[in-house]
Amino acid sequence: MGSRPSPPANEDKLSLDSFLCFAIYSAEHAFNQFYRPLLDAIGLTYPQYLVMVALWADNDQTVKELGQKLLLDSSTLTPLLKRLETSGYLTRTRDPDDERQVRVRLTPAGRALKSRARGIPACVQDALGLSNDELKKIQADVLAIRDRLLSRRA
Amino acid sequence: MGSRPSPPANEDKLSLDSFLCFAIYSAEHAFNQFYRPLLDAIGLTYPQYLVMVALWADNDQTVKELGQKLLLDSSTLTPLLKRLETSGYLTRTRDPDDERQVRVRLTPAGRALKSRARGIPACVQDALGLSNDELKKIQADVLAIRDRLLSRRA
DNA sequence: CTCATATAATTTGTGCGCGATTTAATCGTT
DNA sequence: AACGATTAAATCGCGCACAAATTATATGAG
Repeated sequence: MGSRPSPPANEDKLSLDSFLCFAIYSAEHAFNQFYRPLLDAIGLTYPQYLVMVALWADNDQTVKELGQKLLLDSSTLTPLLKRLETSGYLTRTRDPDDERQVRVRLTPAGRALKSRARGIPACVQDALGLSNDELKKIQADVLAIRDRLLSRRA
Repeated sequence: MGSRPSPPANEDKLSLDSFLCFAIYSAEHAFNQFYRPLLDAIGLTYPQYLVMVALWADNDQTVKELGQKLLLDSSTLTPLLKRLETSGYLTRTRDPDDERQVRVRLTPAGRALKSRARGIPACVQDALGLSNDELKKIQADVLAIRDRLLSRRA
């Protein structure tokens, strides 16, 4: 018949499609690209937006606290925060009680940005077109994966 | 009583924890960090590894084809491929039939790397500790989200 | 055949992300 | 008080990611 010889039992052709990590990797880029035009309009990059979300929830945090929430190192945050400072959205001042720490605080412009960004989550929700329950389920699954990976690092 | 005035009905304190995008964002970093020591051992970065996976599955692809599979632009791929070429894992040659295209092909060293990387997926699977069915389900969910986002870009 | 258009890859500039190192302040022990 | 250890940020170097512009080749309409 027309059937070719069967492929090797130990299928060697594992494509990217079989990698969960690639799904996450490319979904991350897709979020970035989806947010870009929305954030361009208010002068933020995607990582900057996440920092602002953290500050809108809790103003006046140290670099370390922000790093713990965002899972980012100070070597990533310091320059990013400097750019947000240059943009006029926050101030960075050494804590007089512990000069090692830098306290990050929203400016009025930074606080005002919150309302300009108010519509963004709805845009995303809209694009995803998923119920809240589905969303929460997937989010929990992804967070569980993240935390497994972090806890098993070499 | 001891109760404070109830919080505003429209809860303004949406934290990062409620953002699906942050789950994906931080999971992406977690994968990167988990892979790092494994890939350091064979001289690859994480994006380079994904490119090699694509080439192990299908050798001899153009930059454009790789870009379509990885969802990456040539301006990202060109320098990355040059680094892999410098590492001796692949060659980049203009297609004589269409000089606009560059064909990317594995060297013997690049092909040999496949066996050295064979154990990596099992490491990840192991760390995740999920059944194949769970894994496939989550992967499908994430891919669906990715594709929704890409199809609704501005 | 010619010239406008389209396509593939490269280059350039900016901003992440992180390992490794450095600087400066604080803490702990003596 | 003194000094080694710890901690918080910042700095440096490298690689990714992508928009925008550039270069070079191919295609197609007249």
